[in-house]
Amino acid sequence: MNLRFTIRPNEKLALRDPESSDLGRKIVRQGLMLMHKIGYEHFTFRKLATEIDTKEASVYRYFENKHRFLLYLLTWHWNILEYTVIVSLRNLDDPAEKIRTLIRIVANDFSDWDDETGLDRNALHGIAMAESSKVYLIKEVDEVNREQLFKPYKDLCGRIAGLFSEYAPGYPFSRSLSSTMLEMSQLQPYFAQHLPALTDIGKDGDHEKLIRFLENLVFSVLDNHISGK
Amino acid sequence: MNLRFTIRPNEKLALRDPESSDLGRKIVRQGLMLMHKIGYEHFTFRKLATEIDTKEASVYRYFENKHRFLLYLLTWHWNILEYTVIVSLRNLDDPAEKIRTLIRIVANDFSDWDDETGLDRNALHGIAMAESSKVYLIKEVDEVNREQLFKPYKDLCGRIAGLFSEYAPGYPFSRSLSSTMLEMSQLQPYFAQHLPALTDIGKDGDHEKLIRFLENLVFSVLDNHISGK
DNA sequence: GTTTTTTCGATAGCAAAACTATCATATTTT
DNA sequence: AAAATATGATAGTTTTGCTATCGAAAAAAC
Repeated sequence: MNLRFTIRPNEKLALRDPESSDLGRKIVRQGLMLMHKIGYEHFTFRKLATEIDTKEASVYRYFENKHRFLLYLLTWHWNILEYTVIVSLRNLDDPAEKIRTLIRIVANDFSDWDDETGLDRNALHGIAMAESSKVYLIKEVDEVNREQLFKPYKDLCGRIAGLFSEYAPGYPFSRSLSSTMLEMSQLQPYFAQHLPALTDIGKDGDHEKLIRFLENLVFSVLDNHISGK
Repeated sequence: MNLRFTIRPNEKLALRDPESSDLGRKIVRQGLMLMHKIGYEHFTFRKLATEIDTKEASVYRYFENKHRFLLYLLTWHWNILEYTVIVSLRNLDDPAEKIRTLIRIVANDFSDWDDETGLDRNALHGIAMAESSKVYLIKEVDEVNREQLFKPYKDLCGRIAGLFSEYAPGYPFSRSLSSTMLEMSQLQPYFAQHLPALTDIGKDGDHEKLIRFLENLVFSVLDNHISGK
């Protein structure tokens, strides 16, 4: 499968479009890898600049700070996810099968799909898993939200909630269930890797068990609503 | 209801026991409030020292760094939660009622219980909501885990998983469901406050709806297992 | 009740992080 | 060829995160 992107991250996210220059693309690609390697807290623009043989000031010409940079990366991630969902569900009619497919996508079962972003999909997934909540668990969350910068995540969440409502009309918690599923598709594998007492998912990418957990969770809740109401 | 604590946070967490001196207690109580007010990222020992009219170096005599300090606060939170669970379930026999009670506890419906910790329960809950994941979403997670510092959270999660297994024996994802419920009891209210598109819970502490969501989630999954198997 | 230990205040200092500013030199656009 | 833009090179600021030292005060031990 091949993804073609017309969607671009919000312009406010970067000071200038990193996709418009060699240096910009290098910052994004190598920055992604570096953050994946050393983690958000240890990541600095100075280290990135040294790595790609440029200057700190040059990186600051593209991104205001590392929080914006993380948000930029996650925006790609959310866009890729939503786009994959759209394309994958295009030919499906059965709401149940749509949800099953969707769950495989958020559980990172489609990471071998090609895209033309040139981004390391493995690193992107790692960052989504370990760093994504740092993007909204901040005091400045309301200001950032006012700039519409969480729109891609909210859109994705809303689209999934729509699929839940299609399957189980009138279910009153479709958005909460959607965000729960999205968050847990990241967090449960993280727990599996680092804090196995907090999960039943096995180590090293036990996709199938994660998928079974999420399917069981979602369908139990939705089916219960259908039969109970 | 009154809670009496014999449990104390792991000694490795603090360089010396903050409960053993006036300054130590002040650091914890005021530090809790300050972190709640300005957020983890903006919180520094220097600011705390200024606030309580002492010196930065003195704060460092109690805590290695602010990450350990956060972990210390969350350890209190987890201990209080687990203790509240233990006490509240003591007289209950019905597994379903145990789970319903438990959900009310994690949804912060018991915050008016007295305890003798002298900690601001509202601030503690705020920090658990907004900062708790920062304590394990770090590169050093495995080392911290090796020091057993996540034990209180894992114990709480394990206890809840046990209650789930009691209600629905053989359900294969009791730990994952437990961590899902714990995480969402924090995250959904945060979303309600700051990113309402990601949730169906209403603003300003809509306890009842959060409780209904969590109850519906947990019982749908467990009941489905009972009837399906 | 004074010695001994522990704690804390006061001051200093350092390396790194998180930026901002300036200016000259490339590079691209017009 | 001129004008506009992007980058390199260098420098400098404030804040954070931490360590060291030393004397005074307070607490504990004798």
